[in-house]
Amino acid sequence: MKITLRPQPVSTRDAVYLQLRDQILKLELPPGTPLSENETSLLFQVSRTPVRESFLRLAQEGLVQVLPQRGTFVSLIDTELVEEGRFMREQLEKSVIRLACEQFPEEALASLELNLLQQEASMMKQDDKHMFELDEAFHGIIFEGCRKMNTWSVIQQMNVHLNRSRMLRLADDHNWQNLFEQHRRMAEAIKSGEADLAEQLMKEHLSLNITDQAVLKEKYPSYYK
Amino acid sequence: MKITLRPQPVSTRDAVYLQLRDQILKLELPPGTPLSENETSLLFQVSRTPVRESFLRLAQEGLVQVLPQRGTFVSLIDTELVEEGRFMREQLEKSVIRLACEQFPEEALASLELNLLQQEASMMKQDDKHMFELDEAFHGIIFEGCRKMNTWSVIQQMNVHLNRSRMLRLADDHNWQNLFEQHRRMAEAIKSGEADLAEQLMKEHLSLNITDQAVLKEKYPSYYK
DNA sequence: ATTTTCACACTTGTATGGTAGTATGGTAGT
DNA sequence: ACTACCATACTACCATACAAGTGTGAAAAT
Repeated sequence: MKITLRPQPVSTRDAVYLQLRDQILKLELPPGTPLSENETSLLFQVSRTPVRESFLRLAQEGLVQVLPQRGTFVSLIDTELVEEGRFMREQLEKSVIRLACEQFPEEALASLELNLLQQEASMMKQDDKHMFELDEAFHGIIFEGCRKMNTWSVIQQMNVHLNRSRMLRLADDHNWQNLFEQHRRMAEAIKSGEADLAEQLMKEHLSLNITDQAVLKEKYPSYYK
Repeated sequence: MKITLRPQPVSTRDAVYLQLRDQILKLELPPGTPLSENETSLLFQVSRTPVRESFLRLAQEGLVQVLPQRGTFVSLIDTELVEEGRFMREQLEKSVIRLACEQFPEEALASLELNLLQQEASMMKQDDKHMFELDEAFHGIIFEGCRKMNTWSVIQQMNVHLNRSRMLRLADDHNWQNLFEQHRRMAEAIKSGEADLAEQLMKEHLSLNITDQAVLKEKYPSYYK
């Protein structure tokens, strides 16, 4: 008896959605850019339906704004949304790392340490892209160990706005060495169950991401609300 | 010069969405119920398009599950999702009420006190529905005073799952008197800036909402995942 | 009696035509 | 020169037709 796994064939709708989302996050479609169902459907060589449904999804996530009978536009960056996204992430990650200090599965701890080794390797190779993924994964492992994967999903969802803002800075001012060191110390704190220390480390870690919104807003006024 | 405010005329899509959402949350459409685009469009006397778009939105919010070429079903209640929703709300509300203790606008404090008066009146009249709305509003005012409205939106979004679970209990075991008392004490703590006390009150207040999932799951096994 | 096959009645996914509302640029009237 | 008007070319919204995958039950084969 063979269980036939149904591999979700990426639908046209999802393909269009992912493509648009990617372009918006990379600022290839800058804030304010008008999008048109017709135009986009011609560009992707598909009908208007999947395009339209992609727009609706993007609108729900706040990445585009749909004005009935007027047009659809890439959303301007909302500073409040960015700051609150950071705020929520900080509060939730601080709470979760406290949980991790109280109870954390052995295999998750092993995953963390493996991840740290990979981070070191990627730093050597100056593989920024991979380093970024490992950073995300590190935090994800902590949530997974605390059985809070849905919380992690929510955080990632909220952070698309923050990420778009981050993209405005030239990407390479990431101080990976510093981030790695913080990761390492957080893992140790979890291992030894030092909740207060862990929370403090996480707080500092996440505040590194605070980009000076005011500066960016002045530099790219047309991108901001 | 008159600014012509454009009152978003409720689109067909939104009308269908709101109606379905309401029915799902009230368990008039119990978890597991099959929904059909065709059937629903006939029921609402509209075409498949707005119905389909409503389904997509509901799917994104986790209220329905769409299986391509097979069907669309009202989502089973996910215990993990419910518990994590409660967890996130607790963490965020605790942090925000701390903020409120440090800095809270005068007019927001006035709104809180007006709200408390209205709560008392509603309790007298045993107006449960209004009391529920005032409860929501009370928390909303705190977020508004801290300029964290987006955070509040996220919480409300996450809590649809918790609310569906809550709906399973007979609605009238709400101990409004107790809730009111907690609200009153929280408002006082904000006024006097007692952050630790406020946080503790909020924690207790929200833990009242912890329904014993296991019991409900046993009583309504077909509703749960 | 049991198994296999297959037509058919569903499902959602995609394409397309028509409708109503909106922005714009040219034109006629002042 | 300036304003009011209006044709026109957009827009998103909705309705409908077609395509493609899935499950079911009856009929045929074993």
